[in-house]
Amino acid sequence: MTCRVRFAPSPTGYLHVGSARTALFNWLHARSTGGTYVLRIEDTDAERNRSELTDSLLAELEWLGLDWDEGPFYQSERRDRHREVVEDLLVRGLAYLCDADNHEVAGSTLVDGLAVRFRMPAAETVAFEDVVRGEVSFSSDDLEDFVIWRSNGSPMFLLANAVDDADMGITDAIRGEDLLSGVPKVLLLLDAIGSPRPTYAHLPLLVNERRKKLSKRRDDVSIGDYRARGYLPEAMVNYLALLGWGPPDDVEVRPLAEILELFRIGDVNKAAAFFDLKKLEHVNATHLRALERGEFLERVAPWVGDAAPWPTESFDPVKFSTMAGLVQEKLRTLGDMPRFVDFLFLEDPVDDPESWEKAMVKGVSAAEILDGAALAMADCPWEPQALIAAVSEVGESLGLKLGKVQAPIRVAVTGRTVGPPLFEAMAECMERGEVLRRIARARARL
RNA sequence: GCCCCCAUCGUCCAGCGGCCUAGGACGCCUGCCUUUCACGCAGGUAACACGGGUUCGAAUCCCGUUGGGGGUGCCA
Repeated sequence: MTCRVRFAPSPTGYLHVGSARTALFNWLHARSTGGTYVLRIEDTDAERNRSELTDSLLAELEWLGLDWDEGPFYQSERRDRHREVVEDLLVRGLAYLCDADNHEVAGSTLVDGLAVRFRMPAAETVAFEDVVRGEVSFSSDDLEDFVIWRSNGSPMFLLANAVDDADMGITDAIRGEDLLSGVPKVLLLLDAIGSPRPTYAHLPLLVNERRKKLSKRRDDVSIGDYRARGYLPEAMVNYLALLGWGPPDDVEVRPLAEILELFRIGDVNKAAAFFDLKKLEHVNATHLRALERGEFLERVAPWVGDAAPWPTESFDPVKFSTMAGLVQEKLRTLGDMPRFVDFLFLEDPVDDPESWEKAMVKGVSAAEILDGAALAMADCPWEPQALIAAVSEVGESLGLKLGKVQAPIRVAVTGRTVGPPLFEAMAECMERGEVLRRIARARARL
């Protein structure tokens, strides 16, 4: 039998990294087993029933490449069906009306202003086999009668969730562990309406450095923010797959298509996983480096366009693409690009105090180096090897190796100690006059 | 409080009773390469929470302790 899974987010206006991981695992499970992946928006709460809140959610899922087969279905549009189930439960005495003080009110039909609670059976053990956790069981005695229908005439999450899973023929419910303790209630509900129970798989939570569930207040949880900072969707999805799961061959950085081949929902871990930005950066940098030149240029384009820290009109795409090849392997995110090339498009290089301190103040013989370089570079051929030779000569006369001599020149020309290969950048993308002007400018500031 | 879940290097993942003197990755440190940074290469650092069992044999199974987390709404 082929499976049917669903990703059922509540619209919050953005896609949470934890939700993205859940969506990914559902997608992987469906795609690797030939199943069907359903998208359902759980917006039973009126507050969340606003289209702009779901638009970004869908856009981010698409960005990640997690396409769905059916939906999106909106829970808010299924209210009549939910009402029908609640009324049936009421008639059968499995649920009862209750007022704001939680007092039972007699009656077997819905009444405006009254909520409905599911009647918890006594002394019943509710057990199920979780695909990642094994057997989990609860006693109904520890559970309260819970609200399934609000006094304002809308269904509660647990009811809508159970009914929709049943109606949509969901066979595998894959979701976060924070929903684990709600399972017995859903199971009882499912039993009450005579629907088969789906198989559950509760994924370990994603936590922060303090081992707490990722929260939007303290942590960077929005997929959209990572996107804006220059993370690639393939890297994001790759890293997310590594939280709670690992490939059997230990090859961690790889395309989604390969992960799809190796993924087994039953291999997922039970323990919570720390969302490690350092590792995400590593995965991203690796994917970035693997991009072909043309592809890379297309992907960074947004970061060197209107949002870039230089006047749009001074941008030179030819210089940029020449330089891009030299810095592609140095980036961790696409967002790193501007600071590697800004010196080419700014009137004067940025003034990075730390770099200045390091190369001009603490560095040895900055003045002599700049003077010597200005002289040597004034008439040598304008090509990398000639520049290296000229500068090396200056260095020799001062007893310094190339690595040391280039530092003040780099800071004078680019503003920073970190950047693309200096001599290539100067020879291929800058005019002699401009380079000399910047060296003189820096010399004057010493 | 009550219920549920979890527990291998700082972090993520491997290990599913003997192949473990516990493996890989990120991070960190050292060296090499070197026009900075990065990449690459060669090394290094570092873990089975604790206590009882079961077994010829336990990181692997069971129980307890401790620690951590989640849930406990007319939110989802």
